[in-house]
Amino acid sequence: MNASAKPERTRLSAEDWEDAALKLIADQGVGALAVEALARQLGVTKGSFYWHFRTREALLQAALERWEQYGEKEVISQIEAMPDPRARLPELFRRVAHELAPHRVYAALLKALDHPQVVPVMARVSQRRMEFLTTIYSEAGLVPDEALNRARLTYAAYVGFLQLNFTLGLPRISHDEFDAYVEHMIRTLTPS
Amino acid sequence: MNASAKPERTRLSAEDWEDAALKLIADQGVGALAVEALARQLGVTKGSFYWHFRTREALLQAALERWEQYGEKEVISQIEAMPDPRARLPELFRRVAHELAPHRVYAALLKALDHPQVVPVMARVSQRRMEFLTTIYSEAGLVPDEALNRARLTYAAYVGFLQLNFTLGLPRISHDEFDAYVEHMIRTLTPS
DNA sequence: GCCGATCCATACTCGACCGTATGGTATCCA
DNA sequence: TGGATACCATACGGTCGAGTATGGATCGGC
Repeated sequence: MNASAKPERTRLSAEDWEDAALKLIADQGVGALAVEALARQLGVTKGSFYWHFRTREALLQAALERWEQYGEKEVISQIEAMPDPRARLPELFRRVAHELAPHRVYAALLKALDHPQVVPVMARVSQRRMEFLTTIYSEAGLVPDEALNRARLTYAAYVGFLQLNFTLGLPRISHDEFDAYVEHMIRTLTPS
Repeated sequence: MNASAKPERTRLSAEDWEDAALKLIADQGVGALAVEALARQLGVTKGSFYWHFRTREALLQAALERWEQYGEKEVISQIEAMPDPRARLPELFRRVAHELAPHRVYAALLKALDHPQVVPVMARVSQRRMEFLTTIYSEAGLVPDEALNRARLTYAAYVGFLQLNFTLGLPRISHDEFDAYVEHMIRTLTPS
């Protein structure tokens, strides 16, 4: 889009590179993370990059750690603050379903699971989210085994949906149809 | 594994290259599909490759079409042959769950959804499978809307499971635990 | 207003991989 | 059995992107 149409005259920091890297990853995947391309996008050259980072690998590492930090703390804390445990699941589903941007990096990293650097990050993030889901299901009344398996199922459905509708463009589901799908999901995955 | 430990003295055909390509894709992903690497693995050189195929792109295309052909016809026809519609879903779930190999290429292609050549193939395959699931759910008693959404949910759970447990190595689930998960999945996704 | 540190540009090297050119060897068949 | 065809090796050219070397510009503190 904007090749070099940014009037930023300030000099760059490592964080600027990391943010740009995350944006590029979200847009075109980890494989598209090339330093010269990033430099062009930022309006500078490689010379700048190799002052801030020792290697391309280091940038990827820093960007991933930065992304992991940003985290999903707000959502988790807000859901946990809800008084009625049974009301948490539908609320969580609806919130997650109606945010698009936060899932774009996750979806991109999902496609880079062959890359050694992203595996541990994704393992940690996915594990944390699944544990959160498990406790929510427990508090909603499921016995531990059921809660764990239901959390696995729910999170798998989330991940699969990202792949099928985000990345792949299966018969582009409409907005109303999507809402109906979310409600159907709530009905079948939430303990009655 | 077997670098060049194959005593094959016969000459190669285009199908041999396609099969080797699919095996390599299943093992290391589409990105690892390089002609010189493949040639080494087959015990020949590039000279052979460029006699059978005009370009690397052509090989990938042929391999994808070959994979799409192999298909899942056996499973589908066998499931459709079952007399009791309500018994089809559990059987389908259990069969799919206990085969590993057939899903490896699909899982690898899932991670290559940014590649223009694999998108249409995956779109067709996924679409066919989802339509199959939808009719099964219809025959099991769900009204059309419910059947479609349940199929979406089920297939998303399948795709997500591949990513989370196949590619990513989330806390390596045990065999018994996996069986319990499958049964849980049958209970919650199958119309009672 | 000078100087050291910070930030960036330019110009290279190097390796990986695609594709081409061309000649060699095996195989089949008239 | 000899030649056409199918299959393969060797060697080369070209591109793309990572990383290096080095000098220039800019900024902050004194």
